[in-house]
Order: sequence, then C-alpha cells, then structure tokens
Amino acid sequence: MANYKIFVTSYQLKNAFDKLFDDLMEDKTREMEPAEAVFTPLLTHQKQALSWMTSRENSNDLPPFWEEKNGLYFNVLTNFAVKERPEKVLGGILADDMGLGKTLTTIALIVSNFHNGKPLPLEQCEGSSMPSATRKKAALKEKSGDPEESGEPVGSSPLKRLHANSATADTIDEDAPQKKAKTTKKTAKKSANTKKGVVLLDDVDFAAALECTSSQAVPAKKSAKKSSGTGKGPSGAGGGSGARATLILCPLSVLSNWLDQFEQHIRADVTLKVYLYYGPERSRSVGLLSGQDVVLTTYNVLSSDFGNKASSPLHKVNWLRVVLDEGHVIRNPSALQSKAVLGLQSERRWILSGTPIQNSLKDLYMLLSFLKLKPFDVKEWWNRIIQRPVTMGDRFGLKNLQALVKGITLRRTKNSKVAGRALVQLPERRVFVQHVTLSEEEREEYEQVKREGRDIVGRYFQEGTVMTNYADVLAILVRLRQCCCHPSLVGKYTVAGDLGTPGELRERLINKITLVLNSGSDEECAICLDSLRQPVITYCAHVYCRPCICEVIRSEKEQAKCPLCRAQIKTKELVEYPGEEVEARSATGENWQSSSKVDALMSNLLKLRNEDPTVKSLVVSQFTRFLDVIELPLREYGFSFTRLDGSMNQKTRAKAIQDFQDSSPGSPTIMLLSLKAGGVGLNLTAASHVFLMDPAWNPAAEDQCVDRCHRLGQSRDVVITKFIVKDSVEENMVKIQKKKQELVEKAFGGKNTQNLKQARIDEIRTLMEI
DNA sequence: CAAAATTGGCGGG
DNA sequence: GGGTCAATGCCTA
Repeated sequence: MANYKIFVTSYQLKNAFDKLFDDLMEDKTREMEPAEAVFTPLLTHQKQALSWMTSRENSNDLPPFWEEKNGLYFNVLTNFAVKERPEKVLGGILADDMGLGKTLTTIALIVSNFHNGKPLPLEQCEGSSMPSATRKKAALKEKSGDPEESGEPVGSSPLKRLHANSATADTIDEDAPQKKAKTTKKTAKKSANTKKGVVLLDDVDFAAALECTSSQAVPAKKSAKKSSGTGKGPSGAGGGSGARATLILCPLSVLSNWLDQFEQHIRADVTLKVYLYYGPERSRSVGLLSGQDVVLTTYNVLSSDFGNKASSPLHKVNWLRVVLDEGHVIRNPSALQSKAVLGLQSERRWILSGTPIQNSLKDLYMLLSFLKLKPFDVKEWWNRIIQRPVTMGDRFGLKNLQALVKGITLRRTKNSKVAGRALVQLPERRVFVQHVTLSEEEREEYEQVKREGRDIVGRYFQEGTVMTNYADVLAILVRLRQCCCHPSLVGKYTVAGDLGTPGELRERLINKITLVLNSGSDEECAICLDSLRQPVITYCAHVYCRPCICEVIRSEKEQAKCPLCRAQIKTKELVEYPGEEVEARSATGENWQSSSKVDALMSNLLKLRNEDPTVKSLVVSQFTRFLDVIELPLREYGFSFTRLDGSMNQKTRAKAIQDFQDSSPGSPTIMLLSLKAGGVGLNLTAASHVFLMDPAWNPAAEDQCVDRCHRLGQSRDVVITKFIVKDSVEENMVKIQKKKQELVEKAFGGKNTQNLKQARIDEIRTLMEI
C-alpha cells in the first residue's frame, strides 16, 4: 500500500542535446512569411524556423567546414583536401521540442520554398470553399494558443465545425481525421458528393486506406480539374531538376496527424496533392508518386518495400525533399529501415526530432550520414574526428562537435524565449513518487523468483557468460518486474533449471495441446475412447486423459510406450493442459486477486473521484497484461474507461481517443495506456493526472508519455504519480536511470564498447543485488 | 474477399 | 524477453 510520498519539483530532464546549445543560439532570428497557401498564421518562432530552413535549402555555400583553396576543397576539421566539390547539404535537423510546431513549419516550408525561394505552384479552385476558410479564420482569431502540430485549437476547432454534421458524436474533437470512424467509406463518400466539404472526403479516404480497404491518390482538396496551375506541370520541372515531390516518413502513430495538419493549415481553396503511400492497395507507379506534391508513408512500409520487393518504387523517385519525422528512429545503422532510408534519392533532406540523441553520441552518426554531411557519413571519419575525441573528453572534440551540430540544427525548447517572452505557456507539472510495499505473500513470491534468478545469473557470472546469456538475464529481470506489478503476470511454465532442453519443448507441447483442445472438435482419448478428462500431452505430442495414460505407464513400468507411436514415455514427462486454470484466473472475476500496486492505484483513483469526479487520468504500464488485470477493479468500482495499446488498429484507436477526450458527463475518466503505444503525437489533454505503474528503462519514454497530456490545450496543472515497489528491482532501476542520466549529461554518454560491456554487467549486478 | 492468426523485423538494453 | 507494425496464409461468409 501507499505509505509515503516524495515531492519532486517540476523537473525536466535536461537533454544532453541542450548542452550543445547552451551558448549557440545566435542569429537564427530572421523571420519569413509563408506562402499564401498556408492558411494558419505562423508564430514568431515558426517564422524564424521557416526562414532558417529555407536558407538552408537554398544555400549555395559549401557544406559546413569546407573551404575552397587554390582550386581544391579543404576540410578544416580533417585537414584533408579533395579535388571534387563536396556535395551540398541542403537541409538539416529541426530539433525543436515537441509542441512547438515542427509539423506546421515543415508544411509551410514545403509550400513556400519550391525552388529559389518561390512558392510551390498550386492550383486554386475559386469560389466554393471560401466560407469555410473565413470561418476558419474567425475561429483561429478567437484563440490565443499555438496552432501547433497536434491540432491544438482548443474550444473552437475549425475542423469541428466542418465535420459537425458527419461526426457521429459531434462533440469536441481536436484530432480530426479520426472522427468519421463510424461512417463507412462508401456512405461517407456519397455524403461528401452531395454537399459538404472536400475536407471530409480525404478523411474518408484516409480512414479507408488505414483499414486496408483501399488507397488511392488523395489530392488534399479534390477538385476535379487537372492541374496546370501557375506554370509548371504536375511532374514538371521547377528550377532545373525535375523533382517536385516531398517524401515524408513517420511512425504510424503520427500518420493521421500529418494528414490532419495538411488539412488544417493549407487554405481550403488550394489544391495540394498529398498521396498516402500506405496499405496493400497503394500505387507503386513511380510516375504517380513523383507527380505528387507530398507523399506520406511510414518507416515500416518503406523498409518492407526495400527488403522484400526487388523494386521499391520509393527508391526510384527523385525526391525534391525527404523529411524524417521522429528521425531518431533510424539511429541504428544496421537496421534495415535505416539502410532503406539511406538509399533514398533526394535533393534536400530534413530530420525532425525532439530528441535527436536518445542514448549516446553514436545516435548522431546515422543522422549525419542521412544528411550526407561529408566526411562524417563515413564511420571511420566520424569516429576519428568526433566520437573518439569527445568520449575521451577532448576539449577540441567537443568544440568541433558543437560547431558541427550548430551549423545544421535548429533547436528551441519550451523554455526558450523569443524577445524575452516564453515561447509557450504551459500549466505546472508535478511528479510524485509513491512507494509501494508488497504484502507478505507477494514478498514471498518475489523473493522466490529472485532466488531462482540469482542462482542462474550467479552461475553465468562464475562462468563469465553473462553477456552471451543476456537474453536469459533480461527474461529474469522482466519476471521480477512483473512480480512487482501483479503475480498473474509472471509466466508460470518457464521455471528455469528444471530440465535441460525442456523449456522450449514444454512450450511447444503446451501450444500443441492448447491448439487441439481449443479446436472446437471434441477430441477423444485414444485409450478410453471417451472425451478427454484432465488432458495431458506426452513428449511425443499425443494427448490422453491423465488417468488413462498413467494407468498404462504403471502397468508397463519402464517399458512403457506411447499407445499411438510406441515412443518411450514416463509419468514425469507428461505435460498438463494449463489453459483452463489460466483463463479462469484472468477472464472471470472468480479467482481474481488484487496486488499492492493495484490497491495503491485504486485508492488514488477513488480519492480523486471523490474530490472531483470530472478529473481524468491516464494509467500507464509497459505490460499490456497488467492493463488487463487493472480492468477488473475499475469495472468493479464503476469507473468508465477506455484503452489504447499497440494491438489496436487505427480505427479503434481513434475511437478510444475520441471517447476519452470527450468531456460530456458519463464519458470515460480513465484511459489505460500502453507506454509505447502510439509513441508521440497523441493528444490526451483531457487527462490531468498520470499514473505510471512501472518504471521504464528509458526515462525519455516516460517523459514523452507525460507530454501527451502536458501540452498545449492543457488547462489544469498536471500531476504525475510513479509507483515504485520498495526493496525491489524497480528501485534499482530508478538508481540506474539516475546514474545514466548523469553520465549522459556529463560526457554525452561516452562509452566505448569495453566500458559499455562492463557497465551493463555492473548494471545487472545492481539489479539482481549480487 | 474480408477478418483473425501467425511470422518476422526492430529496439528495449 | 514485451510490444509494435507490416505481410502472409488461412478460414469463413
């Protein structure tokens, strides 16, 4: 139960990246107005970003650190000279904090800087949609907030009005495309034709595509006219090269956000051709793709095209611009998706990421590599000039790194100031750590699991094979962490040590018997020829009633053979069917038992509801099965809740979010959230309390999660409660988190492989208390 | 021909 | 190993 709380003031983890920027903010303050086609007025810092990005794209200069000398090109960092002019780096890293409008700024860039600072030629469709545009304008004026990437308009979303007639629950709804979840593609399309808005139409197409029913060219504003716009044809050459289209890559979870934002921020009477490259029906025509203004897809789709098919259409297009949203996902150079990204052809390249460096300096390597910043796209140079010096604590190394980053990166945080005023104003946010004490039984079970784990890991230590058996070690740690949450999470049938090979074998057998028994057909025992009672499966994978087969073994003694295949069998090798017991435990409330952590959560929730029944909370865990467990007491106490995890498709997600964000009475007050589901980009501002049920390895993940409600549009102070079990792995995890954070801040996570290994082994020592 | 289940890559370290 | 996301084979309608 809960016993004491520690107040931790509103801290924010200072990202190591900021260190680089401490005194580097210099003349990136020039502003630029976006093209007329951008509907939403840009905030000051967004105009600054637009100006900076445009100048990066149009620059004719040599890339950073190159100088021309006597017809040779000389790099001031490497002291090497080459004959050929190094490729220009047109682009960079936009590393603004989340919530500052990276999406809007990028949209503005796409529309405003086609070639030579000229706007993208777009066709106008006169008349028709003016009213909606005016309405939008009015709506936006009322609100003072930031027209930001997640579609913040708080009370008066323009989209809300446009959609009011089609949305089923026509209440508040910030996140636009998701709301027609209920209208099927066909019916909605009809209604779109009859009257209202073009805007609705692409939403529908989007939904359809996500449901894998269809995907087709989706001009953002579907006017029938073929383009011929202000000059150049659709595939037509802008200044010199034929490239026109911008490719945007992003995680699935923010795909809808992008479409949404295009709609919100582009004037309704302008046609921007946006194609969603997603779903099994996506067009693989290179011509079609390169004729778009924007092609939107996910990293997964790209890499799956890249890996499977001999021909990946995306790799055949000459892009004008490639944008990596949440670009840090490509930080692992050996991952297929990273290679896929490097293989793209483009004139300009951008990385958007609030946290470009997640763990170590190494993360930067891939980013520079993508940008083709010579010579640092070559691993050896990178190591020699940057990585090694910096991790060795070389002052010049750090200086070079700073200069390097400065030249290609723009970063502002929520605390940055523009002309002495904060960029954005957010409500307070406070973090509490609530320590939980295990009950006696829980403690007993925990110690049991821990002893077993320690035995195994201890053996690895003696043999010096910790690293080779790292997977096992992790598994043990996971079990311990599960113990801290709820006993039923702990896998029962992998009690290690028991047998040599059998872990796997057992698993397979259990799978098989489960399959047989759940197949629906009433299987019968080959001995009694009746339906199975107390079914067991032999090592040779045949199923009998336990009494029947035991009788056979008893009578035949050591010679006992399987009646079906004559394999040797023993009583000890019979594997029981676990299914019923497990299902009984989790499915029905019958045998359900609580846990200390669940109790702690429930008492918080009940207290909260007493104080203010309208308060909404996020309940976050890394284990979806823990969320399953929590559902029961929630129901029991009459809480109305929704749920969001990675197994849900886009449609059900949208519904869950919409329900939760709805503020009408009777709407759900709790959302069960899987830590990584959706990752970034979600708007859960209806919640003002966050319960983090178990500590994450990566504090940044927790931070991101919290930021889903602590962002623009949040009107209340946000309270975060972290549950930590006393005297357990969880406390040790927190210790390690802290130590890591210090390391990162100090030396940029400098670790070479040797130290890294040792550090991990030490970590395991700490975790297992060996 | 569409929904559920399985398989595989990835990142967590 | 847990979880997520895409593709694939499978089954029912």
